[in-house]
Amino acid sequence: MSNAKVLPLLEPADEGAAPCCPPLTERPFSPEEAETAARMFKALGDPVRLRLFSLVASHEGGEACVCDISDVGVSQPTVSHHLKKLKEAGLLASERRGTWVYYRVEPSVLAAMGQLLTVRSVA
Amino acid sequence: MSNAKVLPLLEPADEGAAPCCPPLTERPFSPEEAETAARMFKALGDPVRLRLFSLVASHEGGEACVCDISDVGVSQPTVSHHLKKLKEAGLLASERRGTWVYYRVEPSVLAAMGQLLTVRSVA
DNA sequence: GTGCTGCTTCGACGCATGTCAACATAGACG
DNA sequence: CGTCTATGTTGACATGCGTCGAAGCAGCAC
Repeated sequence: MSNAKVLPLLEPADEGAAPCCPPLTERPFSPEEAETAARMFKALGDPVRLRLFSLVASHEGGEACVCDISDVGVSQPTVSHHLKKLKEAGLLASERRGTWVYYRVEPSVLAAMGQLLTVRSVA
Repeated sequence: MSNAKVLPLLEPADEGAAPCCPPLTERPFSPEEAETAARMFKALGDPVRLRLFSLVASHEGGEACVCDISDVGVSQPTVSHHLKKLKEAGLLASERRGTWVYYRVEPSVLAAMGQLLTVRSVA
């Protein structure tokens, strides 16, 4: 069934502006900021993980069952391994519904990473 | 001798908004798109490289001399190694001016990566 | 020229990571 | 209960990657 919440990516004012890091161009990153941000970039630094993330992010309703994503070229244990990595990095969230496990994109993630790459435009 | 084939990611012909990949949320990435985009993410997936990139990106004039960035906690050969990695990924460009070597951010990179993380806003 | 300084490259070490086959777990269905 | 399907976990392997010291190059100063 199709649920009505098909746009989980747009949180107008709920998320607290993603307290990760300032834009990369604003000031030199502190070691801690770099550690935090690098964890996210590293999680997306693998082609298989990037395809999995893109597959989940672009799937209908913002979530996808593992059964839907078995054709990325690696074995299923490897898929599970990568999904776990993405979850540990805070990029995905998983939920078991009966037989299947669904993964969805953590809403504030894209906004946070997008903010990282914001070009310092004139105010 | 300087060979010109050091930029496998960006075609310097046009540099019109970096035709790398669509937003991650738009459609599942193809293997090739994932390979290309993952290379950029992986380059920023190391804390030291992220600090170096941020240092260059936030430096005055958009460029920084290597002599300015010697306090990231690793030895200078390691700094040079990471800068080379960033250059190979198409994120930085280097230029020797006299005694010193200056690195600057490849302009279209931030825009390209920002586009990757664009949230599918209302049409 | 000789020396000095800044940066890169080389060689090597050790740790992290991607991958798979095999096994283990969770729920559904009889 | 038993069995089947769907995921996750474990162990092992090979490869990749970050790090350093030492050596090599490129300009500047003398």
